[in-house]
Parts: sequence; structure tokens; C-alpha cells
Amino acid sequence: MERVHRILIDKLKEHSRIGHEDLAAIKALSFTVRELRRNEDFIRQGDTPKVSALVIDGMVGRYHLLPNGRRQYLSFHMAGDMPDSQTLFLDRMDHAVCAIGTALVASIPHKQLTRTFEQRPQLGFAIWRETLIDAAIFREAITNNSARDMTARMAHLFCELFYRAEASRLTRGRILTLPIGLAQLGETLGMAIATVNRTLSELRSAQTIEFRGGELEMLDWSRLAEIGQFDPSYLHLRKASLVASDE
Amino acid sequence: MERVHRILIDKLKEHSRIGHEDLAAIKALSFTVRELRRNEDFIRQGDTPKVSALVIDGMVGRYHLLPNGRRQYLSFHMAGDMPDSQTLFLDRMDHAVCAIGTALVASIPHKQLTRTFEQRPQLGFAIWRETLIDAAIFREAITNNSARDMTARMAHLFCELFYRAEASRLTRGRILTLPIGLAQLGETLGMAIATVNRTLSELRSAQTIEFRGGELEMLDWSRLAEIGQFDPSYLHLRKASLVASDE
DNA sequence: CGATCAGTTGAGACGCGTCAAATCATGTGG
DNA sequence: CCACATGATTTGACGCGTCTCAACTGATCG
Repeated sequence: MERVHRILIDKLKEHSRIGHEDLAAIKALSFTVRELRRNEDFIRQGDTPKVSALVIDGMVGRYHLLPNGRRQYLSFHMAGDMPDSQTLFLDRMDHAVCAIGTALVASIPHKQLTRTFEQRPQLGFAIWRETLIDAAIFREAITNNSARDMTARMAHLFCELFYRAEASRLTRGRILTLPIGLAQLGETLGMAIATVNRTLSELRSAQTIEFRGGELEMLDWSRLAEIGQFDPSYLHLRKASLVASDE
Repeated sequence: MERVHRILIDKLKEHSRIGHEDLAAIKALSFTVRELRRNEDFIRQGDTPKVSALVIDGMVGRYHLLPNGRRQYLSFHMAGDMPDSQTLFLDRMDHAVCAIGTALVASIPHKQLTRTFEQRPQLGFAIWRETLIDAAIFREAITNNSARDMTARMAHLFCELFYRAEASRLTRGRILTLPIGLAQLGETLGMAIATVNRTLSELRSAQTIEFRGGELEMLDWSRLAEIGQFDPSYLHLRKASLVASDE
């Protein structure tokens, strides 16, 4: 499966320079691939995995499981992301990872990765950078769910997901496959399902997006970005502005 | 200043094993120390620093500056923390760092750190682990500000700060110096000042804490932890349970 | 001794959560 | 092919909690 290596390489190139020998080191990594059904857990809170995951296709989400059984979704990850790179250096999972829709995930042994990092520090730095961008996304989520009203909050989430997907060339035109339900949206943004729906139809009637059947259609990017106060600089991607085109 | 090196070493030992040669490498690091006044900014959003900070004394906070001028505080850091280790690999600051009360901060050049990491990968892994714990704290903040009611939210924050401080031996008995105002508490937890005050007096009258004059007094740890649904495992510290003693 | 700023408290409005019912989409077995 | 069950989405009504605004108190300091 050449594909797995290519996906990782392309991803790292979004923000880091990868030398020839680094390329070779990546291609030397072994892995196993696993297909996940919709909502299937990949790792659970408390697990101590010996491998790290790389998303190959589809999306996965990270979430906290709360005492009352509810979930709080923390972030979503698409092809090229490593949603549990933290297990490289933190033994125990403090949250879970599950598939959003059907997903394909590759597992790479920690031992191989850390040995590679020891031999090729720059490669380790690239993955480290990746985990730091993750942290930046978490920070933005704190602000989003704490300081913005419901409409801005939802707009911002859609902006981020669309922007990240487009940076990795995972959108089809103005369409992003996002097989997520209203309930999950609520558990991401910290709002009740009813409110999710009303906010959604508000964005719809403002002609900014369409969202049904697990697909997000971007109708008016600049308007949505304004509503959501979206400034992509926290994503630390090379390409300055991608979604310039409203078509 | 032997002290700076010692603080970093003690901190890393909270979660990582540090070998003899790693110790030597840390002691070889050079730095400059700077004193910050209350509320003084250390780094601003958009800066591209060439050094990373290590808190020596006091506390600093990270915050997003919002378009309307408001702040959203993201996390607080005490002696031993590196509040901007991300600048090692992310050029541009996506948030700001300021002093909470008076603080002492050491600056270590990026070049020295990355060169050390190349020679002693295990040391890099220890700092990496540190940044991953940071991310775990951010994730918990998402959940805290999104899924918990006001009382639990505030209780959880106090639990976390007290627990982390105690792990670094920065508490005096049941007292933690926390020179933070109600307004800032509100900008951390996403609530209005009035609500902050009412929630605070609620916790007070429940005999769990006392909070005045920039000092937090822990009166009933287990009760507060219960109210805040606080489970310290996300902090990934070695010591199992520190605050076992209610006195 | 006023001035300033942080903390405290009250009253009212509004937004969101909760609950409930209705609609719609999808799949399954008769 | 229809009857039915299941689950997601949509909409409405109501109550509560939090925000807003404003006034008041209390400290600290020139």
C-alpha cells in the first residue's frame, strides 16, 4: 500500500519541509489497515495502545465520555491526520476516537515511529508540529464554544472543517462529505439538538450553506467566515488563502 | 542561575525519566530572565518569537484576543511550565501570553533547544510529552466550558489548578496563590461577571473553597472534585493521587 | 478624604434547554 | 408492494438560567 505513505507525506508537506532521506524513512514504515463502521470506536478512554493511527479515508472524531453517558466531541480528523499521535508519549487515552461514517485507518507501531524520530529528528519535528496544530485547533474550540453565540459557533466549525478539507484536497467542489448527525453537532458545539436545528436553518436561510444527507455544501464562503469570525491563521497551513473562490 | 535548570528538570520528572546525560544537556542551556508586571503581555498574537519561555515564578495565562476586544483565556501556567513551547515549531503565535500577577520568566533560544533535541532525542520526547499534556488540558477545557453547568465548571477549574500546583509543590498547605480577578475568571469559563460572583458564593456557602485577595483556599477537596466531576487522569502525572488529604 | 477600581447584589429580559408531538426517511418482513 | 417499526429531523410551547444593566458596597491609594 503505497497510498498510506503518500497520504502521510502529503499531509506533512502542508506545513513542513520533508527531505529525501525523510521520505525514505516514511516509506520504510510498516502498518496495518482497518476499516471502521459508522460510529465504531477505534480507541476507548483508558486504552493504552502500542500503535498510532493515520486516517486514510473518511473521518474520525475524538470525544470525551461523560459520567452521565453523554459525549463531548473534541475534534474531527480526515485523511492524513493522526488522531491519536499523543499515544506516542502519553500511555493512557484520556478520550476516545470513533469513526464518523465509514472510515479507513492505518496503524503504525510506536516503536517504529520513535526509532525513526531518533534517527531523523526533522521528521519527528514535523509530526510534533502536527500535534501542535492539533492543540491550536483545541484552543480555537475553547474560544468557539465559550465566547461565540450559537450562530457564529456553528459557522466557525463549518468553516474550519471545510478549510482543512480543502487544504488536503478532500472537497468535491463546494461539497464536503460530513456524515454527522444533528445530535453529534450538538455534542460538538455544546448545544441542544433543537437549537442545532434552528441555528442550522438560520444559516440555511442566510444562503450560506446547505447541510443534509451527510453532505455540507458551501454556498457563500465569505459570508459564513464573517458570521463565524473565522481566521484560518491558527491552522498554520502554508497555503495562504485557499477558499478564495465563492465561484 | 542554577534554579532555572532545576525547575525544568523537576517538571520533566513529573512525567518522564531523565537520564544523566539529559540532565547535563539541560544544565548546558543558556537563558535570560525577565520579570513581568501584573497583566503585562509576554507575547502577543501574531508575534514570531525566537525563544521559548519557562515560567520560574508566579503564573502566566494564555488568551485569544477577540475582534470585539474581549479576551478568552485558554489556560494558566505556573513554575516549570513552558507556555509557548509551540513556538519551537509554529512560527506565528495564534494567541497571546500575559502575566497573572507578578511573574518571573526565563527565555531559552529555540536553536539551543532544537539542537539539544537532535543530540538527545529522549529529551525532546520529554518536552513533546509536555506539549501533549498541554493539549489534554485544552481538551478538558472544551468539555468543561461546553458540557458542564456553571458550578461544575468553576469547581473543575479550581480543582485542576490546585492539583497541578500541588504536583509541582507550589501550594502552601491548602492555599494556592491565584492573583486573578472575577472578570478574568469569567473570561476563562465563558460566563458573565455577575454569574461568576454568584457561582463563587455558591461554592463558598457549600464550604468547599474560599477565594479572596488573589488566594484560593481549599476547604473540602473531595466535595469540590465531585461537584466539578474532576478526574485528574487527563493530566498524565506520575503521582497517583496527591490531594488525598483533606487535613 | 474623594477617586478609582474590584466585588456584590438586585431586577428584568431574552435565549436556550427541556419536553413533546409531528413529519420525514429508511429498512424489514408479511 | 404495502404495513409497520425505527430513527433522524423539524417544529411548537414553556420554564429556567444566564446575560444585561444598574446601583451599591467595599477596599486601596494618592
